[in-house]
Amino acid sequence: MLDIKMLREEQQTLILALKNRGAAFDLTPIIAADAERRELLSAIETKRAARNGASEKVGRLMREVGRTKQAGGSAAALEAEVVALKEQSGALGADIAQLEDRLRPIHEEINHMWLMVPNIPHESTPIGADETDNPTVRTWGEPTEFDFEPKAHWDIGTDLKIFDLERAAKIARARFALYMGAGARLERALINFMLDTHTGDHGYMEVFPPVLVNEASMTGTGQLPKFAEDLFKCADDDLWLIPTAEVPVTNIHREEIIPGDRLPIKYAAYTPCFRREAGAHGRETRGLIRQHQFNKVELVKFVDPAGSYDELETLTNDAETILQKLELPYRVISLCTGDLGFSAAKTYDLEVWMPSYGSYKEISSCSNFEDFQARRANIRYRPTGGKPQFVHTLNGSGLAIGRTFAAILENCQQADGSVVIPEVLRDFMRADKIG
RNA sequence: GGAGAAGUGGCCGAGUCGGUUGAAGGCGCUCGCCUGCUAAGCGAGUAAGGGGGUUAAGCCCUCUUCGAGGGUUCGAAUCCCUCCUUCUCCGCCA
Repeated sequence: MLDIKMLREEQQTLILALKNRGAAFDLTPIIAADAERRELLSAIETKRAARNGASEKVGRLMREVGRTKQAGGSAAALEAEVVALKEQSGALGADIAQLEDRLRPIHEEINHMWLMVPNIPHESTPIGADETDNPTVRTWGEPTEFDFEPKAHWDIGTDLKIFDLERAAKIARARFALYMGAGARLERALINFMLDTHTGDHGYMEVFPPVLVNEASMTGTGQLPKFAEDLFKCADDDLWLIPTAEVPVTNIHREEIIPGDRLPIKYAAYTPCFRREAGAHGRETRGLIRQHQFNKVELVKFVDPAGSYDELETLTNDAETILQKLELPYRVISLCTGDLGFSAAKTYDLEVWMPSYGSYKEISSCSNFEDFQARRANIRYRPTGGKPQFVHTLNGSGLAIGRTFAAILENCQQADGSVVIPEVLRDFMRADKIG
């Protein structure tokens, strides 16, 4: 959520930002509603002030009446005044109630519309229409070469019997995975390796949050109200399954004021993630790339606004480190305005080389949300001796486990069908190859 | 799941036969004074958010908020209802 003041004070910036995003958004109704809201608010406040004054006076007179009677005097005049005042402030109360009835729907309407307005892209976010306009920032390693016909990861996995998608579909439904044997172990090794690296080398605190969250949390990070159809919901309990650890971890500090000297706060969390992938049918249906449930290690930062773009660079580097240590070729792209996520001001995607696709495939998304999430979730910090201000929040995958798993199978496969385990995982795996 | 108790400002903690209590007192913190260091002492200040006015920074007016929402009333931290959370006891359970 943006500062509603932008609507009045920086309207041109807002209009340009929406245009760059390719978001057809008519601000006129919000602007009109906002003007009406402030007008009503002002009228209500004036009447409230009058009523408060009258009520306060009633209080004073009542005490005076008490004193007068106690002293044996007649308080008839005072009592008459009290009656008149009560009548007067009663009438004011009725006016206020009427105005409030008019204000309520307007307020809700503004709120509803405003929550649908996406973040303003940062000036360094390239302007473009869609993913074909995303520039490559840097490339690491070269696409893997094979002197045999490489297999896709779903065939490698099936042949090695390390995961079973058919039985997973029997247990749950399509697009769930059942990992077995060395596959289950590789999944766990990746989780441990990533968490150990981020907590040990990069200074993140490990957290393990709930994976079911309430509506306030989903709204705080921007999944609701706009993206409800992408989420699994436990309707009976009014809880939602998290699509990413970003949701519970960012909400750790919802409605809080963080002491300034505690920033930056850096969390690393492993969680399963759940996505309905509505509207994605037919795309990447084979293998582990697009699942309803997948594991992910997520990095989340709460930082001082002044340094948030430096923090985005280090966050991205922290995620890249994982790929480098696994010796998986990848590139970093900068999402252009037309491809940028709803809440983000700037995003780098890490894309790993996938031989079966013959291209790079997203494996991490690192974003700076500036104060967009912080304002929604009311996460602030107190600068030393200053007023509370919104923090900037950032997060990025560090990394998606299932896609890393797939990338290892495809990039590290051998002519004999086995898969060589990357050096850094061997202690975790207690093996140097599968098959 | 059953029974009982409680939810007040950064923290602790007063405050119910409703009326200058946005909230005593203490701690903490900030500024100043004092003490040749330290500790102690003295004085002042110290919640957040919204709207409006004004300014060079400042400041001024006003509304809202005492777990959340609703109700009663001229007026509610104080009364009523619903919900949430925490604690104690019982039950159940990995």
